[in-house]
Amino acid sequence: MAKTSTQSDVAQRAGVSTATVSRVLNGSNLVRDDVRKRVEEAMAELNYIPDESARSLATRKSRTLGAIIPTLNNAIFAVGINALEQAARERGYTLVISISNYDPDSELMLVRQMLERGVDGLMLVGNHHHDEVYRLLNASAVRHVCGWSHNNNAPSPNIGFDNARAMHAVVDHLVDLGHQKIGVLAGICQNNDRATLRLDGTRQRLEHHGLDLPKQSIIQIAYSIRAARAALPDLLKSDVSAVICGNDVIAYGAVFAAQDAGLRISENLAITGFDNLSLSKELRPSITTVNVPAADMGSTIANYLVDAIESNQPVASCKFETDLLVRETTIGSTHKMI
Amino acid sequence: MAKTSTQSDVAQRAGVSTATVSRVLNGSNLVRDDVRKRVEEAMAELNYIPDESARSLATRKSRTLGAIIPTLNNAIFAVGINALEQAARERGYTLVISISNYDPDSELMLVRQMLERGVDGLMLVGNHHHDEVYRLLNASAVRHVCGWSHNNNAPSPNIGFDNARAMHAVVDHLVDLGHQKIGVLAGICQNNDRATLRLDGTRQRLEHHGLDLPKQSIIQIAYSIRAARAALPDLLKSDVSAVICGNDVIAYGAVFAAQDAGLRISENLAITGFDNLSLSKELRPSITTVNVPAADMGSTIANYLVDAIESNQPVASCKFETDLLVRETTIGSTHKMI
DNA sequence: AATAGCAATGTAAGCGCATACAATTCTTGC
DNA sequence: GCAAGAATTGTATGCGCTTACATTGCTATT
Repeated sequence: MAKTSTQSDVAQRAGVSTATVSRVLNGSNLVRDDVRKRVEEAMAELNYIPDESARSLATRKSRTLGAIIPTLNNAIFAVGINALEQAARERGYTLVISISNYDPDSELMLVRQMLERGVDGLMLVGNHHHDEVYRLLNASAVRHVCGWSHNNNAPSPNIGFDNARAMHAVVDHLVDLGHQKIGVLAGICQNNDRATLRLDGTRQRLEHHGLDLPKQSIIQIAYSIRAARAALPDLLKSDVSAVICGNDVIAYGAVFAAQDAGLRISENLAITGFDNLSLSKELRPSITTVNVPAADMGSTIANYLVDAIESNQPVASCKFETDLLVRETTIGSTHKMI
Repeated sequence: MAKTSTQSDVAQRAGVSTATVSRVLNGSNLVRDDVRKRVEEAMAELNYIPDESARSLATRKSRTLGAIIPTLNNAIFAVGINALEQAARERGYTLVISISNYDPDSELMLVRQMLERGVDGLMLVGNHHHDEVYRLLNASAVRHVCGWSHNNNAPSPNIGFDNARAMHAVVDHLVDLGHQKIGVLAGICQNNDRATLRLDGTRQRLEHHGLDLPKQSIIQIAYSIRAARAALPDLLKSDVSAVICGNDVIAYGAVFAAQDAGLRISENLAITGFDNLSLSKELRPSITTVNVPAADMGSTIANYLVDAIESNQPVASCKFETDLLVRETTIGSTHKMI
């Protein structure tokens, strides 16, 4: 950390007390204009930079928000965090991030670090966390919220969407189109409530339509094109006419694999994604997918956290709606596909 | 911030002084084992969580790294930051990020905030910054490094690659294939030295081959598929046989636009990208592109920054090599394209 | 058995800031 | 021109921690 001038240097230079300097710094309105001006000049001349840690120690607030996410190598988290940071800063808060790599034990360690660091508010992703995480958070009085999921009986405030419910529209759409044998390329469900709920929601809705989802019609894979591309042939063995993918990246892999196999997409095989990445609209065939308001969610998380911190109340929950975007991978197109 | 137990609570409970508690906390080896154990028990019983801001204030170190990036909505930055965070944490440092939205004035404000916050090290992207940024940084003695670019006469240490030089291989490849009229879909160069250098490098290398790059063969656009798709037709008016794109996302847009126009990619129109996003290999046609070691760069930035902080020396620079990956958008393929 | 020498622990002084409270200066009404 | 009150500024304490230095307890050497 740099050796810089301190408040008392400024005070001395401006011929006032440190209290007055502090008041100028914090925009108190009980400083006479000429004095304020003098202090501000002294600050500028000395290149004075206030010390946040001293300030945090004195005020017991850090004006810092923490976010612990599984990865940034996923566009949806990256976009959400981008929006979260912007909104946080507009409110005068700084963002600290950490990556858990989808590991609950790592996440616990990170939560502890965030608490040490003294964040005023903390965001986690999803509702599946180590018990100790909940214990720590509840004991600490640091505001927290779980994003990307919404569940009325979640143990923590939620700002997100209903991952299970989101799949209903997808299933309904495919069933409407006459599909009876439907397979799933799910994300890896272990320790991931979003992936789990999407699979559960799919199964539930299929049952609601009187359709079965046999074990061999479900494959769990990493969120990567390569993994999806490799997995599709296995799924095709169970003779499905439609594949529901855990997200858009998986859907891309499925599309490429289907093309490799010489299938006509939507005619021979319908494919759906999740997230509505910007590519999904542009690709040919364009991807039928579920739109998720990642940026909105991110900024809402920041704003609700700050609201909660400043009003000294628990974070308000917020449910976002998702919507199905029907595109070429399910309803065919005029474009020729291999 | 939470009201938690303090070091002196622990000291009292364990029947020792706060100094001993502090020593246990910092792993000093001059505490007797039985005393250490007693203190650790007291910590656990009281759910003691050390206060980082007090610690920072006392030690004059924050064990925090800052990163100011243009956006997270770009996979390459997201991946780099992901790696940076992981490496930083392995070294015991926390990452604070801020988004500048490619705006130098915002960036200046963020640098100032980072300095207030007391980061021990700071990463910026590229070598184009507000003069005041350099002044502040040099005055502050906070270690800093500029990533994603490498230039021997840069005013700051650099950990990145030579954006201009990287284009030489692209141009050489296209010229080798016989292309004479080459167009460029560049990123927006204003305030972006990476985009500028890629364009400059392209022009230089074309000249080296005796080829001209007329104004109407260059279009600057945002890094988005949509913008690229919209811009390609304009470029085609100048009758180019190859298009060099500022990054892979732009290349995707160009590919889609070419397909829309009924062109045979690589035969009628060659296209190149930059970044080697994971999609680029999978897409048909696959994208000829420049591979950038984003994750390596991110972790190197973290490690070099921490090295510099802990050794009290300037950050060492590091030059990464890029390499051309020749794929279907330039050398044709057995796949049929529309 | 006395003591030098070291190991383990305690004491106390800040780190830079905010803020309660005290002291001072300025208004205003008369 | 004076007092009461408002406006402004100063004084001094403490936030929770680290650490230089002082002190105590122990071991080993003679």
